[in-house]
Amino acid sequence: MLTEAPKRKGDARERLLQFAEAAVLEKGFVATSIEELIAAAGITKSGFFYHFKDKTELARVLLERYIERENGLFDQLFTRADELNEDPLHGFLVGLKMLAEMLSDLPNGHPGCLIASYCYQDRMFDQQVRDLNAEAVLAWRRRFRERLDRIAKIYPARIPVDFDDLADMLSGVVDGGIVLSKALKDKDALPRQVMLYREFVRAVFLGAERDQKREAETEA
Amino acid sequence: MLTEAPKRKGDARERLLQFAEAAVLEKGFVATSIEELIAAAGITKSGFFYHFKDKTELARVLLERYIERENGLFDQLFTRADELNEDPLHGFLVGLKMLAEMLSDLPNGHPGCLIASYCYQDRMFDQQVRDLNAEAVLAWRRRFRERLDRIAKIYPARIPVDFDDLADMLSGVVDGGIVLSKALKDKDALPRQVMLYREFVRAVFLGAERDQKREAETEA
DNA sequence: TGTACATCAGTGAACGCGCGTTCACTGATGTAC
DNA sequence: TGTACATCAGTGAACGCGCGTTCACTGATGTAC
Repeated sequence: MLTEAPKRKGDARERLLQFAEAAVLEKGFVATSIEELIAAAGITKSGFFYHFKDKTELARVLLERYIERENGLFDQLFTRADELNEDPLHGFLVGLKMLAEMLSDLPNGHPGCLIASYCYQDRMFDQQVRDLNAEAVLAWRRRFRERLDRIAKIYPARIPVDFDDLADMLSGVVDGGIVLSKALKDKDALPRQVMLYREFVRAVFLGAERDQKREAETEA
Repeated sequence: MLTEAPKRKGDARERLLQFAEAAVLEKGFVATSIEELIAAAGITKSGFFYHFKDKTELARVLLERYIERENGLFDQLFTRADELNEDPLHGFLVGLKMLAEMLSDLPNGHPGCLIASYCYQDRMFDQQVRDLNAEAVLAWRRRFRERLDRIAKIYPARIPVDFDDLADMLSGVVDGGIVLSKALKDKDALPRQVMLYREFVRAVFLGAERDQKREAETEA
């Protein structure tokens, strides 16, 4: 056949990882077979075991790659948001809006979170992978907690909340929003949940009654 | 051996379902084998196929049972909360607190949500199961949306939120909280997220600044 | 009360397929001298 | 510049195990007459 896959040599490993990530998010890790990955990547089974010593290694590499990518994305997003805004609160609010917009513009349909996927199959993974998962969630907590502390120095919280919990809530709202999106087959459910979280953060620091002057600043 | 499993006859099907639910929440449906279920239930493989025509039927029955049980539990919980409270807002807030308490007192460790689990493996299920999943989420939305409408008649919302989204957010916060609990191995993460959601609902209808008189009523 | 039949809740043995893994091997490219 | 060797990115064939599923059969209990 001349219509064979292109087989750009050298990037087979990367193709394996790409197909694997998509498959894992749709079916779970256990249901994703090496067979289907090599078929999609255009190599043989032995080729797979050249790149990964076993399926466990695939699981670990997949998660490390995912966490790194996601962290980079969030760094970039909130750095950009802060550049547009001196104030840490307004930077956060702008960042959350940008996050919601990004999520609703995702090209390839419904997103998924590898961390949540692994959580719902965690008996299938070794301690190293589970630790990786926990550390990723804690890193998100630290990231947002630090920001909430900075915000609270300027805007004392008007609603009594624990900042670790409020920081975790963003991870939770995203993961929960993904489940809503998937279950309802409505890709907008996720960005709408992020915008609701944003309203909550706003209310915590600015209060519920909308102040027109502050409003104008924030919406800039 | 005399230390054999009790084999209370007649309830093998129920035992299969119980073991299956626990296993699915820990490993996912695909990774849960018929073999391990019958070993736990103390019957042979043919016995399994007497009760379920195939593994697909197990998936469906498991989900139907889960949804029904969970709906019953929520009906009961919020009915009780309303009996303690005339006001629909305060009934909701009390119900949410009771929910958080129930979740932190769960006897057998970390909970899980079968709907979320199925979402992260949805390519493995047929349309009927996926529809069941979507309908369950919509039922939760309707349930809480109706309550939010009743509340808003008495307490006009002070924060502009879409009530469908706010209703969905409870499902989302629970599912996201479960992921947090599982990833962090901290069973309190989930109830704390529910309490945060409760703060948000309170702020939406009562405002951010705490009114001491209202406070006294609510905390009753 | 006795007998025939039906239903319930399984048993036991066998099946074929797909899975993850191993092992010896290979052709192309890179590096040392 | 030529040759020897090493490394990279795989191939091909075989493996054994566990999985879901089928099929003919069975002993205990329930029901009709």
